[in-house]
Amino acid sequence: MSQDDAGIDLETSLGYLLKEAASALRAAMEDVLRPLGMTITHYSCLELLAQRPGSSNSDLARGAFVTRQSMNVLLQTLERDGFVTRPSEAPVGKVLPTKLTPRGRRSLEQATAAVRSVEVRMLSGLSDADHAAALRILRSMVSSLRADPAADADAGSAVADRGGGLASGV
Amino acid sequence: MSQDDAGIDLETSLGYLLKEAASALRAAMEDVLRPLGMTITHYSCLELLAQRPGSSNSDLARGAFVTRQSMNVLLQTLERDGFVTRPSEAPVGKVLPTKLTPRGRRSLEQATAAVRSVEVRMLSGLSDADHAAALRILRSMVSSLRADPAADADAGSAVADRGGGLASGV
DNA sequence: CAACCTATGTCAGACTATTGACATGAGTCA
DNA sequence: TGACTCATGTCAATAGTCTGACATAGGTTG
Repeated sequence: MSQDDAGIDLETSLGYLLKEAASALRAAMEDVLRPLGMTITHYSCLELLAQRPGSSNSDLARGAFVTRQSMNVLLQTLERDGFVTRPSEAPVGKVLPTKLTPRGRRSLEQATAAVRSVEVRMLSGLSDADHAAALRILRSMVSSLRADPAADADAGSAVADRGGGLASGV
Repeated sequence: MSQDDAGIDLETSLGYLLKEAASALRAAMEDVLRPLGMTITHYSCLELLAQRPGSSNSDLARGAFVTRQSMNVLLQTLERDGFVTRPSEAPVGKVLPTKLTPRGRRSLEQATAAVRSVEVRMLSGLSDADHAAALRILRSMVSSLRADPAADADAGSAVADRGGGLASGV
């Protein structure tokens, strides 16, 4: 009774710890990407394009966990600076398939190395079993969080933008 | 060779998955806090104050994983709207100890219930052992990420703001 | 076929958070 | 005591993201 309705114990809350870990990861990535003149979303966009050439703006937004509006302004900058190319006319529908330029690919190589070092450091204290458990547990959390929250309440229309990650493309 | 320098496999990257989980958690929390007219940082601030009355602006910033500048403007709003109080003069040093008002406490109660429902949903697919493992693994990741990144390179001065969480206060 | 619904790309405005900078108080150490 | 270092609170400017809105393409359904 005393603990249950007195708030959320931040010391043992998995939600708080998840936010803390994500914050630490973000800070570490920003530290290594800043010298390259790159933000995290910037890097995410390039990495996504390397693995999925021809992705649409909306695809990239979902994969980088930002709105398609944010990704759109980023893509305009990246195109202006010669890191990506987009056709001026949509070959089909409204989708403008985006591709990396050689310059974008070179830029990504450095960033990937930097980000990999961060990920290696993050995993340095974990066994292989821990790593596997973390993947399984986090996937379960993502799946549960995305499950219909409106089992009894409303909040139905709020999952419009920024929904997916890149899992749905398999 | 083909996988090692071809990028980071987003499907199995723990870093990407961590970001995905944090994004899903953030979206879920925003969905339940929006009807209460509250942002996540807003809620975090209140929750921290409930557990640590008299915290300083900088303490709250670390606990909510934002800069003390961001927390400062938020505190000004919260004080103006009557959710918290701060003395006009620092009793000692420059620290202005902040406290919840009754109104702030009432507001927090609703938010806590909403956030707790999100956390319950997030944990719904996990066993107790999974929960314990997640806590241990995430703490290890946080600790490793905060460890000195400059074992061979520079990047030393970048960990100034937004460093801590609330772990250091024990 | 026509109406509907969903998804996409894009523009504009507002907001939140960040970086940078400054002055001040406290603790440390020679 | 005086110099140094560190942390805090705060102001200003910038950057990144979000919400809101609109037109359009494609698929679905009556």
